[in-house]
Amino acid sequence: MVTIKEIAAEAGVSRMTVSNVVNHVKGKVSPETEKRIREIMAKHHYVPSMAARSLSSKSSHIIAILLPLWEHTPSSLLLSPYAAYLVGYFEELLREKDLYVMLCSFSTVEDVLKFQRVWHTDGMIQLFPHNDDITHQLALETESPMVILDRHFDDVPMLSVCIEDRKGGYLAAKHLLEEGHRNIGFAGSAIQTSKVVNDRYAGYCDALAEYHLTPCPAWTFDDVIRFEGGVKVGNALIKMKDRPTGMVTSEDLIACGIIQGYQENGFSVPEDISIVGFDNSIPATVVTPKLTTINQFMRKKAERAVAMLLRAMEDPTYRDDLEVMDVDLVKRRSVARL
Amino acid sequence: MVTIKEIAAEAGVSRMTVSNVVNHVKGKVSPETEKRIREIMAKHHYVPSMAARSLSSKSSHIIAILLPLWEHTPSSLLLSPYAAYLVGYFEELLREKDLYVMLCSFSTVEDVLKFQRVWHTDGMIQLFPHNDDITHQLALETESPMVILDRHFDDVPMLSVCIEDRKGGYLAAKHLLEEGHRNIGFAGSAIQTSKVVNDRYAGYCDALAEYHLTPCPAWTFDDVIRFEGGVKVGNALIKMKDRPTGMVTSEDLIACGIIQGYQENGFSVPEDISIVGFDNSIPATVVTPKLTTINQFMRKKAERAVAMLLRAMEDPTYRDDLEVMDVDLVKRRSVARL
DNA sequence: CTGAAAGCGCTTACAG
DNA sequence: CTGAAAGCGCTTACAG
Repeated sequence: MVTIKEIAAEAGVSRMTVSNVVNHVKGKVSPETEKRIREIMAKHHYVPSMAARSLSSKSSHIIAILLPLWEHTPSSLLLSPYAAYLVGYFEELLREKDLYVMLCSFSTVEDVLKFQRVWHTDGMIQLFPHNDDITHQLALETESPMVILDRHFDDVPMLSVCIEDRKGGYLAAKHLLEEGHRNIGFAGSAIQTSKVVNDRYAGYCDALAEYHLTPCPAWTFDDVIRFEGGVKVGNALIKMKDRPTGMVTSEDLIACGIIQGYQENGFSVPEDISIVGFDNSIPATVVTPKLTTINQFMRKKAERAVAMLLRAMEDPTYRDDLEVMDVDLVKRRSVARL
Repeated sequence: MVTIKEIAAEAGVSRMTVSNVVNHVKGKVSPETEKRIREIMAKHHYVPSMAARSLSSKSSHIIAILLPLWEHTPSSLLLSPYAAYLVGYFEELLREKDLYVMLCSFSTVEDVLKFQRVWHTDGMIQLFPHNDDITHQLALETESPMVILDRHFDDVPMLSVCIEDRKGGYLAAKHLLEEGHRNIGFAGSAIQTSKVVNDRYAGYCDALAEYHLTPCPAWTFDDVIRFEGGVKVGNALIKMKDRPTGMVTSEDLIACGIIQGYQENGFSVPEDISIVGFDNSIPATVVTPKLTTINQFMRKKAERAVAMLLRAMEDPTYRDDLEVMDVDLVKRRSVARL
């Protein structure tokens, strides 16, 4: 390994001068000296050691992607297409800024704080905040700037990028209503405990209310676990005497499951039931019929989160902000006109 | 930040003694001293700084997951369900061993070598080796132990975990043949350039040969890009006078696309065409009809790769090995008996 | 524009 | 079982 010392020796300058070249410090090194040093660095394939750098400076250049461990998928969050997209975008966007991505799954606040201290992370981005207590405490105790996706509390300073979940739920139900549906159910992964899902549900209720309808408890499914949960919902629905003609869901995979549940029993979608998904992820376009769904702009969301994080890394006073991204309805083939 | 120095001072011992406790060095510290030190560490939430550690020792505890940048999906590999699974498993498995996961997308060999030097990585795992020249050179020049998935060369020492691709292609075609199909096509993402796809294709040819059949050029689709590419294949097939009754594919998403291409033109699967996927990923179970596909044991594959890497990290002489994982056929609903 | 000194928080290698 | 010395490869904070 070539070190800064050897580069300095060969160039006949001090280590500081090399350091200034490496770090692009303006007006510190004459152009000729810089050119000479750069050539020597290139010749030896010199790269600065991040370990040394991060030890002596405050900055590690490490951004941790915080992945909460769920009960249902202890293996990993990456099993969700939503997470995979985002992590991919983050890696790309952060790389451009000379920042490095570490994955950090965690169960407790202490896990995260420990990770921060161990690596001296420059920043963190949390996906899927699933537990309000933990998120709350994290926002309070974090030492690195942290951006949280899909959750915000007003009573504590925190940086969040959310989407219009309520509007999403509203648009989904409204679309069904406009297509003539009046018996509309809802299937979500955690209406009680997840703010995101709860908001989507609330939006669904808003739309029903506009038509002077109230949600039917029998058609409201809570704690629906991903695709398999959706299949169960589908199986349950077809056994009912009174069936809804439309379903709003909190997640594309749940919608896909319901479709599956219908089809494997000889029913058809959207003939026997109309379904709206949420997220507009890959499964939404792979399933037959293609899913009418609520689209969120993943790429843009990732960009906003990174921009927010970079600003927070520059400006220590920037620690409280909320950005809410828009959503829209994507019409495909899983909804029929009544 | 509490440092080892302060812990040592409070415990009335040298820094070395604390270091030995942290690193679980056996027989170096008396049980009482260790207990006292542990309590003090816990009290102060002391964690060793990885930067300092990695600077003074040789080991950074960082494992890089190498993600080649493709032309077609420059954003990220994580868009593939296959990659998402694996990365999730790796994070989980490595975490247990006190190793940390960094994501490293790259285009050139130099990108990877630079990353190695910058972070002094303890190991690397490469997903989707897509370019033989690069993989070759990487195997030769890497300074950290490296495990490569789905590619192996015999002429250079390298550690690889592959699957029985040829057998997979064979099983897929054989199944169609046994169901009475004789006109069977193949759609793959890169028959020419990807060894994996080429092997799957070769296996398909093997099966045909057993029945004294030869592949039909008109039904052989190369460079099929993911789902959208599959749709195009479907659209192309239905326009043909002579259509195959079965298709073997190199990837579930391609199979899903073909299904889509048929269905959106009023054709049905498997009535109008039987299709076999590859990988047994999430889309395979979400699509209608559910895909008959070649299953590879992802979790096990991840475990084998990690085991191989850990061994290589312990044993500097262990630098050449190949493990080939089995595959099997999963029968679902996308294949009809003729 | 350039440099000498001190230090970041650990571990290695050695001595006792 | 414990410790004092030197060093890992950088940067900070100064001085010139």
